[in-house]
Amino acid sequence: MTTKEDDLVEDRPHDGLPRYAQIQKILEDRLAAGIYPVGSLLPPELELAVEFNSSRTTIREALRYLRERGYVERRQGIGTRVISDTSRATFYQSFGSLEELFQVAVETYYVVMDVTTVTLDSELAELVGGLAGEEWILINGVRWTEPGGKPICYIQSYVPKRFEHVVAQFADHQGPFFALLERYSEGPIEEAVQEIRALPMPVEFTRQLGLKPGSWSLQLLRRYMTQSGVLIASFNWHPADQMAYRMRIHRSKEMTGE
Amino acid sequence: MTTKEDDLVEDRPHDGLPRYAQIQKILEDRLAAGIYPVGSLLPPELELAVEFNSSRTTIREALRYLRERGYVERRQGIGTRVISDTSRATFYQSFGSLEELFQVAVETYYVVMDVTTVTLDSELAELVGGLAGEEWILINGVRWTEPGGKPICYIQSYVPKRFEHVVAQFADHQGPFFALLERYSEGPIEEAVQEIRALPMPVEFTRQLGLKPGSWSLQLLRRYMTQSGVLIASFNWHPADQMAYRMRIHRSKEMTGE
DNA sequence: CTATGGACTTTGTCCATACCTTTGTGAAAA
DNA sequence: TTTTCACAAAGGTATGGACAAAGTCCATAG
Repeated sequence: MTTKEDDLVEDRPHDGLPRYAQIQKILEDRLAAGIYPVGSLLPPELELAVEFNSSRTTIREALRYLRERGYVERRQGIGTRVISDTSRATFYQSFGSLEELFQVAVETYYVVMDVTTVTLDSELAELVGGLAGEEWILINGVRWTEPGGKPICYIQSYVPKRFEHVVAQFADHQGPFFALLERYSEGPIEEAVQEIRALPMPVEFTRQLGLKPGSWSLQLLRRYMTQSGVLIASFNWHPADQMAYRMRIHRSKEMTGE
Repeated sequence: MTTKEDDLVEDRPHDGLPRYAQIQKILEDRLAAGIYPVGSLLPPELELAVEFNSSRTTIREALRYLRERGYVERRQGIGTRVISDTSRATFYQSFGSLEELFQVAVETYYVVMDVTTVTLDSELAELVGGLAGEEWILINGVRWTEPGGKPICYIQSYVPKRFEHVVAQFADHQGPFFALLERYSEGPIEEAVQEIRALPMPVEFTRQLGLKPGSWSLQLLRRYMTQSGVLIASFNWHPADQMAYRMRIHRSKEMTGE
């Protein structure tokens, strides 16, 4: 019985489980106990590796599960941040890039999209971080229960006009979702606000846009986002989660009404 | 430009992506192209590692994504089996606890349920880990596209009789889904077996049952589950995903047919 | 004919290590 | 004051090896 064993066995029976699962459970317990409060950072991997007398690989495996369950969020250069103490997950949806967003649209048929141009009014400009009077691209997305089903939620995403070629580039080879849009575009979708999370992926995005990849501070990211709008549908800074931006989501009344 | 580079770039611009992502995309392409047909086994990890001139770790990372997307299923001692060629994603549903399951039933109207009592025959006893002749509670659940929609899948869940009060407790304040069940219970639901994932959430569950909250090893959890039945609808250990249990799901023909 | 026990294959787990990329910070330069 | 740069911290990617566990297959014993 080494110190490590004491750590793992302790007052609870973790026997028989692989190491990473034991560690995952311990961390999970700590989350539930409030030892790692929401918003705080977990100890870095190396530190945990020392504590649990395991390799970084094992720690990462444990943290992977915590992330997949929505407990924590990990960010290169920052750390592992607690985003939820229990499983009461908000409706999470991560789009890393325009490409990914379109990918979802095309592959799953769960999101149907339309692209138009709008002129920002003052309120909208404030919201998206643009200038009133500017022309932006508005991407309307609708999530469907199934290919022939009913709309569940409605997503609005804004992109500066200067990135039109990017939108067009991906919109070109789509096809299917436009057809779907055509079929179901009539009839207004009533609103009931919900929130959805979109995680920015600056690196992929810069690469995708052909910009020079470089270092991004959060400040820089925010400024770049509001000034140049590389991120889609990123409206408000979410203070509780340093890495997330809020999107406005409108849920169809048909979901609850009918 | 080494040989490896030729392998990866080929006719497709996968540059800039990490190695495992490139490999994942290539494998994904092969799945779409039918090179690895549904039901067949992918080459073993070591073989792929040689082919892509990478380490087994990298290959596993690529395969992990394929598994998470529902393309393949992995089993120790067998291999990596193709279970879906393109976007025909597996239907995943996580239920953390009885409460959560009922919550889904009541709030979303996606699951409609009925509770009866059955006597285990030998086969069933083997399946749920009980004794033949024992009386268990059978929960029949149906997932709907929407409140007035069509049934998608049919779920059977078994709980030992001794936990009847737990079931009753939640079944009491339901209402709507029983009404729905009544409306749609006639007419048999034809079967097309599908699998669904149920993640156990031991902490919430113990709390819910008034037991001492603590960590649960998977073995203990499984034993407790089969002997005491705290978890519903958890039948088989899913080796590919250490934290998941399989449920047996029967998909209605109406989904694909009609 | 059954079943029992190995040999073999394949994935699961775990380790130690190395280097890269991103991010934050602060000092230095403009 | 603002920008630029260097550095440290932390997670991301990748290698290579080792052993464990699970399943398949087959020869052999009963």
